[in-house]
Amino acid sequence: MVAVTVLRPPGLESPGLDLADAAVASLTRARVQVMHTSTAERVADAVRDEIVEGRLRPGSRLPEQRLCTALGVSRNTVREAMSQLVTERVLVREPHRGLFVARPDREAVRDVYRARRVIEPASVRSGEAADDARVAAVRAAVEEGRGAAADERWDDLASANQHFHRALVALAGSPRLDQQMALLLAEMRLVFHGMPVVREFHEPYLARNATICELLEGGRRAAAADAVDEYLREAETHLLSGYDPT
Amino acid sequence: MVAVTVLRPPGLESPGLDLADAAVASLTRARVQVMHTSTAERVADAVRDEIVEGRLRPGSRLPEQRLCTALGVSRNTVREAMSQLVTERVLVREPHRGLFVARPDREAVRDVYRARRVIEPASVRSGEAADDARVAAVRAAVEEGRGAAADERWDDLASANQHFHRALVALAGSPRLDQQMALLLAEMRLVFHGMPVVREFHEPYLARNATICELLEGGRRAAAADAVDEYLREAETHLLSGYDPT
DNA sequence: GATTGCCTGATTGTTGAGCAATTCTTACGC
DNA sequence: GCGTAAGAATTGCTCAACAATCAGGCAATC
Repeated sequence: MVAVTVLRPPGLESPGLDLADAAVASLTRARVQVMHTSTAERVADAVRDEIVEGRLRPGSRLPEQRLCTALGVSRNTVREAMSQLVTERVLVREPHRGLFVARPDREAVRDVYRARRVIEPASVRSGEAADDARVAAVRAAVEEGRGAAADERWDDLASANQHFHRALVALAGSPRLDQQMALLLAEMRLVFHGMPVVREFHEPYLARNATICELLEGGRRAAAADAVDEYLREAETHLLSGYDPT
Repeated sequence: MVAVTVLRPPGLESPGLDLADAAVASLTRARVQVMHTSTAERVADAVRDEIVEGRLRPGSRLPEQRLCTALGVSRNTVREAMSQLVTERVLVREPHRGLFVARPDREAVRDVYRARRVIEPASVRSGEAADDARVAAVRAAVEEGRGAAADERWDDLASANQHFHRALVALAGSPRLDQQMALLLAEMRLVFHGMPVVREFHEPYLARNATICELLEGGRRAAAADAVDEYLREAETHLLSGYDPT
């Protein structure tokens, strides 16, 4: 029988790779599946979801006690989860006053776009991990948006647009950048939810997405990067022209 | 007598500015001074400082109880603070096993450099906020490094190098990017502290820093950005060649 | 009439104790 | 030597409590 007695103490990687090591390596990859997510994490996920999906409006107050009863967890756990969301800029904590769903002001919007104009074009330009699969993800986001627009599902169009920009950053192949981009996009969703009318806001950008995607598929990354930069500049002014959170 | 009867309810800015309003406006600027920092925040700052200054080695275990007695705060507060440091990637939490000072592996180093190669050159290239003061900050970091190297204060040289790169990103004028860069640099410090010998590691980059700074001062941002990219590529291979966290 | 001072109620910041679940340790039996 | 079972230690989470702080109302004051 095959010896499986080589399970080493965790946290130590082996210098040589034999079959057993390959087996445990494949298991470590599956660990994320079994990983027991902490209660605080699940609470944070639940509240974050309510917010980015727009069921909790920017500016809303979130009393800790109410969250406890609503979610069935203790106040300490709620506090731990909410602190997480505060660092993600999804919530704002005012000392001794409470937690509020973040309501980004115009300066916040400008700064998010400043950051995006650094990260997105540079990710496209360098494209260190721009393999076929990642370019295909960009294409998929474009088609997803086309379908949503055709059916006039404007919320789905907004989501597709976010997938598009996430796919652009993914071309750099950096999990850390991906995570940062996810934060910026979550903040953008807050901005959209604070606007009276979103609806067809994203529609005019469909054609641009397609153009950028085609440039990418043609391997013209520099041109694509320039197009992304221009895109972001216009989107910022377009958005700011109709954004005024009271 | 001058009427001082115009003090409006807080949170509303007045259209007209008279003397009383000017007085209270000057006070709002001082508000940051009275801001009360929470205990958890101070605990997180203290532990983070211990770690990035190298007094706590990567891989060290941090039992919660010991932190409580050492810092004189309750376990709940410690947990809240440590969760913050986990999201900053300064600590790693292994479920039911405990907290450990993060020990970045080689893949982590590669990813940090991937992210830096996106953010830093792009910040320099666009330089949306590259005013005199921000360029002067770059110059200051170069001189700081020169002084440290001249006196063979290697730790200070490492700090100066971090200031240099932070100043480069600051040229983009985005607080969100600055914060992200601070996280990446904190992770870099962990890498350095996990190495047996740092000492003169940063020394060869002094001349490069100076060159980049001169390009910036001459307004040649594109050339400076290219130099930064090349810098980061070489630094990564240089660092990885001698980095093997057990 | 507007401002101040003070009181009340509600919420937050922080503490302490405690329990179940899990991991680590150690000693035991084979 | 090897696997195993009991025991110790630590974490994840809950509950209850208290001081500090904030919001709002109401009377006293200039």
